[in-house]
Amino acid sequence: MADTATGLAPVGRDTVQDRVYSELRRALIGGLFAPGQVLTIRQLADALVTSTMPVREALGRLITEQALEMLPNRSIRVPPVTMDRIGDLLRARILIEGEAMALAAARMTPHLVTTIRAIMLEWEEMRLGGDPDRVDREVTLNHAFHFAIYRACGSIVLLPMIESLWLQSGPFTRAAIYAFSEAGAHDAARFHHDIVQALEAGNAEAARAALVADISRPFAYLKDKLGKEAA
Amino acid sequence: MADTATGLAPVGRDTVQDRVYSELRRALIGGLFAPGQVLTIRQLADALVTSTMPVREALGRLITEQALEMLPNRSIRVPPVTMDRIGDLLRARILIEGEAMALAAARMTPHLVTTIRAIMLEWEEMRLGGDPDRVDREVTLNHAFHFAIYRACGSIVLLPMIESLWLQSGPFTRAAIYAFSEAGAHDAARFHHDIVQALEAGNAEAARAALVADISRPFAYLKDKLGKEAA
DNA sequence: AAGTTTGATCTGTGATCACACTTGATTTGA
DNA sequence: TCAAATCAAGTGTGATCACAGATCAAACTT
Repeated sequence: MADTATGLAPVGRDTVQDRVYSELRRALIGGLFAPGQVLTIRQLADALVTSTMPVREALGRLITEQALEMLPNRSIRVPPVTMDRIGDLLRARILIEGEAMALAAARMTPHLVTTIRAIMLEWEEMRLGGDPDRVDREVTLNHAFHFAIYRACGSIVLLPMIESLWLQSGPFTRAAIYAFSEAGAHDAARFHHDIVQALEAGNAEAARAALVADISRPFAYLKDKLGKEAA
Repeated sequence: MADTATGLAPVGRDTVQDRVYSELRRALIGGLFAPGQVLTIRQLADALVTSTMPVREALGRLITEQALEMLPNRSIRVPPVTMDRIGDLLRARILIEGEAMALAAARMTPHLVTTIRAIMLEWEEMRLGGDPDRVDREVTLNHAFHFAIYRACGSIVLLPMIESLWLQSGPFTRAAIYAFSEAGAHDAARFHHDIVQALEAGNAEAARAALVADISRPFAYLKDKLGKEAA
């Protein structure tokens, strides 16, 4: 084979369905869809410029991940925000992401710490420059930061579960990010610093505590906001 | 509306895809598919007497749940058993099912305890009579016992994750069930008794400990067996 | 004028077909 | 005899069509 000699990289074969799935995931995590919004297959197929087939299979997968839900009418929508669901999701995230964080702390290497710190610094740098699509990049970098850590936890079972949790949290944490981008950004930066510091020291419980503080922040805000609206 | 007056139950409209999905889940949890076995869409469609369409969508959903995996060839197979995967799965199950169990213990009612105990007793009764398809019913009742508890935990986020864990564990715990049905059945019965007793007392940590003992048993057996085969 | 019916339109579901790719046996060549 | 090329069967993927149920508004009936 001349492949290696010519330095050709494997091209891979990624299907339309995969691209649709990734795109919908990105939109969901980034909060591009509003809680309660109804999604139709044909409308999405038009928007993504494909046929209905890849879209319906991607939607089906997202439904099994609890990222979307199917109504009795067989309509598909992104799950609405409820007080119960907020508490439920936060508890699950603390349990599972906390464990992944603690596992990662025990398996840290200097090289990994460097990579993770680089993502954190990129996030801070971005925050200072007044990007027009700042929120989008904030979401992307926050995702990259956390998953660089989680991937190091050594569990291929926990990882997809965490992804499912992020898909479920995405639609209604965006509002919190908006609100906190002025006031609470310092908190976020501090918590991320705490996480990196704890990881570097190999202190699993400190890393877990810092993570809990980090992910509790937007949930607490949402809960508070929802409580005021109800009153 | 006369519906409520006549006592008519909602009939529901379940699709072919749902039935295929349920059937494949049942087969997976029951261990009807061997680890490493390759599944083809057309073959399953023939076996289930439908077209390929519902099968491929059901398989896609099972892949996102990690119950099946797709090879680079785009072939679909049930994941093979590896030492790493066994440990990874057990750790995740202890973490998540343990938490669900502890939550359920805090929310127990006498009525729920009665229901759960009834399932346990049915399991023991079945074990005494020499059913020909004893293993199948053992799997079914064990599943019913655990999920009657988990459903009481009050978390609609954790439940699908536990189902995913069972789907992943199913294919290679059947071997363990066979081996233990003579020797270790007493252990299983004892652990289930311990669980019910702890639930009745509302003792969350005792319930968690008994559960850990229960689900660790077949995994430890498998690990031991795999270790001997390697040597 | 209020309620009911009817009709058009839009929804997801499932079947069928065409296509590209993989795989394994067969045939061809040296 | 062995290796390479070739052919055939089988695979998942995606597009298109037909269909049943849901939805909503206009027309009709009372």
